[in-house]
Amino acid sequence: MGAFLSVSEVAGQVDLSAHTLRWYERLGLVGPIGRDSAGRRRYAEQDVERLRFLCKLRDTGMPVRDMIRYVELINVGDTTNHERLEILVSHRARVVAQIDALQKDLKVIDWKIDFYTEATS
Amino acid sequence: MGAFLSVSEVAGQVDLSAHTLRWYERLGLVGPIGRDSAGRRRYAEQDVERLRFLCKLRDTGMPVRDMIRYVELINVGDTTNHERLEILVSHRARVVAQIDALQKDLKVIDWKIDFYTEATS
DNA sequence: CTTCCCCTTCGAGCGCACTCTAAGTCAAGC
DNA sequence: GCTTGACTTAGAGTGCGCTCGAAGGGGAAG
Repeated sequence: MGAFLSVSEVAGQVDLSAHTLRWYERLGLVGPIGRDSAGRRRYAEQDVERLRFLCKLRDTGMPVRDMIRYVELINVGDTTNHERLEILVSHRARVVAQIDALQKDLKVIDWKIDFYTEATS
Repeated sequence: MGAFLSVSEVAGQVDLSAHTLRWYERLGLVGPIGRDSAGRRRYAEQDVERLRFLCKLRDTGMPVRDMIRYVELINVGDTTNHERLEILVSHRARVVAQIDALQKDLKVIDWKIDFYTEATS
């Protein structure tokens, strides 16, 4: 029950392929990830937690370049907390706008569904 | 005050560029659009209405190939109302799931914002 | 010792949805 | 009549986020 996971084990836990996990590391989104004696990646729990949060940013539509910026700030250290907060707050606003737009669009789709339901019945 | 609009006038009314409007026509998503004596597109109000609804489908994440399928059914005629309804109902479910996922992700982002707000204060 | 499988790097390739280019047409304004 | 500018076409190009391929390494099971 080691605390370290291989790339495919991490892929099984977060919604990313092993290929994508390696690519994220190349981009600097995570890591540098520790290696075992054979050079294989050994993800620590904090790496997996980072990835889980990055997935939330990705799933809510944050571009990869903005995720990179966010992680760069983490790597600089605690002095960047304020800028990280700003990034998240402005991203939050975009997510709220996105939800709002989807709810409006859903109303139009529902209206169309009603139309076809009546036409079909 | 003609009822017909040029490609750039339509681009001003729906959220699509003139280039994209011509591309949508090539894909069969709209049209065939009428032409004036010089061969320029003249969009009728029903064309614009079709485009507005297609934008709702696109904005809610429907792939272009599915929009093409939907429009093909419209072109076949009234006998396809049931299948069109099915497409919209299953798409509706995807949109609801999408909103739900965004709301869950938003909670995590809010939690992180709270963390940074406390760390920064 | 051989087989098998997962791992490594790094660059190329892909699918999507546009987005733009080139070469040419047409009508209106000066 | 010439210029300007919006339009036409078909096809090539772009940006994003992966996704895959090739070539090779290492270790554990039989």
